[in-house]
Amino acid sequence: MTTIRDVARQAEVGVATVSRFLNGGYISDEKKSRVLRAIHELDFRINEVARSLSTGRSKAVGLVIPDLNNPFFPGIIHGVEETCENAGVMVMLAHTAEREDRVEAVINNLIQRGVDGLISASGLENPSSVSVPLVMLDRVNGTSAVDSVRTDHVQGGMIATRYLLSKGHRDILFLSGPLQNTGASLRLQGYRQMMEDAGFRPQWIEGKRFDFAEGYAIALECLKQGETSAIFAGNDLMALGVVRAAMEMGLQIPGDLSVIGYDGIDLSAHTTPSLTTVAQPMYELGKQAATMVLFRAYEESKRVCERVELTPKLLIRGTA
Amino acid sequence: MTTIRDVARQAEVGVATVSRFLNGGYISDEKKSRVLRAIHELDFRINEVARSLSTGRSKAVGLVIPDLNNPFFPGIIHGVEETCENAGVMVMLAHTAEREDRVEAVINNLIQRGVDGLISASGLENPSSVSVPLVMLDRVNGTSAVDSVRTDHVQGGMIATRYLLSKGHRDILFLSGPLQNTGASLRLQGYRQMMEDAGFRPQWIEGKRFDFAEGYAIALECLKQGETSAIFAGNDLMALGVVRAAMEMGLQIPGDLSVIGYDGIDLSAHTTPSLTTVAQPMYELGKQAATMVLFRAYEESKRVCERVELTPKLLIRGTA
DNA sequence: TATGTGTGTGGAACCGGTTCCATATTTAGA
DNA sequence: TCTAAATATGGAACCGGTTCCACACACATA
Repeated sequence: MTTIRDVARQAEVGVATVSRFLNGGYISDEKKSRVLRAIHELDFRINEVARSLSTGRSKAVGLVIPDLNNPFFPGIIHGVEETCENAGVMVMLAHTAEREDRVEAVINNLIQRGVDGLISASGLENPSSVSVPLVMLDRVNGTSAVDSVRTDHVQGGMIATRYLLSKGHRDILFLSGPLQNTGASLRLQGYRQMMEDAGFRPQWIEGKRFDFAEGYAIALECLKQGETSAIFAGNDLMALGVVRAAMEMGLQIPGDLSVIGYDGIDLSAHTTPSLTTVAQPMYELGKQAATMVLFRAYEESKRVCERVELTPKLLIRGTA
Repeated sequence: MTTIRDVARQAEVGVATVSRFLNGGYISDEKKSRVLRAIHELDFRINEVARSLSTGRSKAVGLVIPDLNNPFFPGIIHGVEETCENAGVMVMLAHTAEREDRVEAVINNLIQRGVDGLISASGLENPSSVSVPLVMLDRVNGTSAVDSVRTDHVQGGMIATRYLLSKGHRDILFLSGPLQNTGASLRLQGYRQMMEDAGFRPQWIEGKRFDFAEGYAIALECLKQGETSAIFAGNDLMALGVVRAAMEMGLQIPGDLSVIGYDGIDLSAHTTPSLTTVAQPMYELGKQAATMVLFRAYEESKRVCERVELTPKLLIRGTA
């Protein structure tokens, strides 16, 4: 591996001059071209590890994702990456595979490897103990003062419920995801408030996971009783499970049963029938989170915690 | 930030002793416990950046993924991560968003940041110029001598075709993905060979992308002519597009048209009807690739290029 | 002529680890 | 009892960058 000392020797200048060439600073045109030539002749590539150690900055941020199987996340990742790429910052993607016990280890690992900031979509028990700028994405621990970006899930819950009510439904079941997930419990809150304001009885079941199988299993169970005319599912994957269960029971959608999902994943537009859903602005969520963490890491780390809430949007399609 | 020099001072030992405590080497029980105590008292965390610079190893490998929206990749990522985690190696995930021009930059970046090895599922124009151990995953550049892992796509193409033939189809259309993708062209090869051996005329259309919209658009187009009794799609997403198009045209599946996909993504089991497909062993692909790169990076980098091909498996479900 | 100020340059110290080497001290074997 | 090997320890050099500092020169100002 060639180092800046090799380059300095080849160009017959001091190492400080090479470093100034790389980073800016006083350097004459003559030496500039000698260094440039030496770099090409030796095929010099800067060692970012050494640079990080020396400067204490890595020009990299960590992005922690709980579950890559959930198509909700790629859109977010895309937003984070484009924003960081424009700022010349690398994204180190890590994923915790929904294992809560791994989150802390993964974050420590990223910090030990020198990231300048962190975005986490995985829940943390103690966010304030993290020693670099941190932005929580989607999953927000209600109590602690941490920068965060998420969709306004209360509003999202209300939008879905209002739409179903406007279609004349009154026996609306909310099939939530795990309620320890902040998003899920806020959607429940929006749903309850809307139902109560309208004078109907809210009714909900808590699913253990946010996936297809869970939606399918619970729907099979509770559609047997046959009181329900509409189901508001915790996310799109669960909604697809519900649709499948209903179809297998011979129910017409949306004739016998209306279904509405949440998230607005790409796939939901492509199923048959296509899924009516409340879409989160995924790319925007990622972009916002990245903008915030870059600001904290490189501009101003002043600790006045900021909470951003973006607005969800109803996508009217074929299931409600 | 506390350093090993702080720890050494606190424990009243030399820095070399602290380092030996961390990495193994001669150290007495007494000093061991003094160092351990000091580490806890000062909440010392090792700086991996400094360690990497000093040792020339980072205990990290890079994983380059072309497209996180394609559910084919999460299974692979999972296999890579579990294998690396067991070896105490971190995975740095980078994705190139299907932009060929970014691949080289992303890989250079990872190398400059000190990864000990690389797994790439994105195509490279010149794999042999990469200066760390490299394993190509799925996309294999036919000519150059590089370690690689992939599914036996010729066999995969034959399996799908043989199954459709066995069901009595003879007007089987192969709707391939982009043929510059090695996998796609190998599947075509398997398909052609099987059709010709059976004495039927192979017929194919090349899609520009491996996604739902492409499958949908092409199917709409060529189902109008109505010669085709079965379609073998380039991957599951395209197959779902085909199914959707056929349903919208009022065709019964599998009555009027049989469809078979490729990949075996989770989702394919959950659509209505569920998708008959040729499954790739995604977790195993990731596991194999990781095992190989770990071996090259930490055991034996001897350059006798190894090519592993895993066997695909037919999943008979509801569309054929 | 003396005194700045803006450019330009290179040596050496520093970032926080690892490891070589010199130097004990203990234990085993002849 | 003497020597060799195993065990234990700390100082200092090193990894490859950045940056402080000392120094040199040109030109402008008083």
